[in-house]
Amino acid sequence: MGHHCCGKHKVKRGLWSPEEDEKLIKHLATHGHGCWSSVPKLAGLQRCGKSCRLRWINYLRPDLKRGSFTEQEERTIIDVHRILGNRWAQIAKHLPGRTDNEVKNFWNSCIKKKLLAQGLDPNTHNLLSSNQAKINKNNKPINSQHFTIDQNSSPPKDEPHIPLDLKASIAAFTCIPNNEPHKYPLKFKYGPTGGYQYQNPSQNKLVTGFGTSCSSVESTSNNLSSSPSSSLNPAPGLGAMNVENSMWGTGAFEPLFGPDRFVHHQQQQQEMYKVNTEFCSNNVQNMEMVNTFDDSSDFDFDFGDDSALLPFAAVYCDANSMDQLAWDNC
DNA sequence: AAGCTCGTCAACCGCACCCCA
DNA sequence: GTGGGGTGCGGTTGACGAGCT
Repeated sequence: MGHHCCGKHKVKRGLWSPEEDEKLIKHLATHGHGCWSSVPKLAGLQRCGKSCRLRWINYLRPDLKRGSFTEQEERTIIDVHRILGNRWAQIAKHLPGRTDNEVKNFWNSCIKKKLLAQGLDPNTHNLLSSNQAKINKNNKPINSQHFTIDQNSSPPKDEPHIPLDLKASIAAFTCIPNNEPHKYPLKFKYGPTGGYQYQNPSQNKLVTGFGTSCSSVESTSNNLSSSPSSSLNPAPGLGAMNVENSMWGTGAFEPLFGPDRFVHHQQQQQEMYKVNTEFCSNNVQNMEMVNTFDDSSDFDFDFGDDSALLPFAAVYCDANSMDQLAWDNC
């Protein structure tokens, strides 16, 4: 019995022999693949077209890079996966010479375990937590928060200068619902492969600090090219901010500059919470608005046992293909 | 040495999408 | 508008080898 794509032709399955490989290579070298379904017949193979295509794409293509993944490739996979999820073909496009199948296998066999070992959920890249509040269009959150951003404040002296000569520089963030800051002291995740990452500013790479899917940021897109004043008008739980000139925000943006920042700015956070709490108590119903752009979208808000992942922040700072990728996929 | 477990990875399956008649 | 063929993609399977008991 043949495959559905091959009618009733009897086809061979399983591993390819060197002879079969040779036939396929020879045929494709002289004729190209054209219509894949006709390839097996023309190449003299007892395979279905689909199998030929797969063999060529995943194994025989001359431009394939063999061997194990480099650290750089691994980082790229994690970064892109954080944005795109399990879209292996899209991820593979960022890795010349690698196939979607290869990336997928590498993810499942290696990266997934590494993330889990770091306490990160491989699907969301968030910290794994025992308590999870799920918010969707059918479930109102208990409350919501609103961040205030001080665009005029400067970074502390001991923190690195981040070049912010940004083109379409946008910072978007979401935050978890929580009006009891004393109960949920701030906690951010850090690590080389997930969560908030500090990257060398001299490389002008600042894509970091994700806590939610990019789709969650979509509703902020109306603010993308607005002036700083108008862009500082985020919906409850979601916000967008123009960082065209310079920006030092509070809350969501601080992890970019190192884990100690919260120690330095605890007072600032308390003030922020005050505003947030007040805001939340009046705007619970507005949270639904955030969820209206996609019927299927869910919002996951994670709480640590004794702490909260306060902001789900995504900061995109120009000059990095990852930024573009993130926005392209919003 | 034999049997078992586990990890890796090539290959397959089924579905979705696109294009064209 | 619709149905069928071709293609692309993500999830899953299963063969195989390495390591352990």
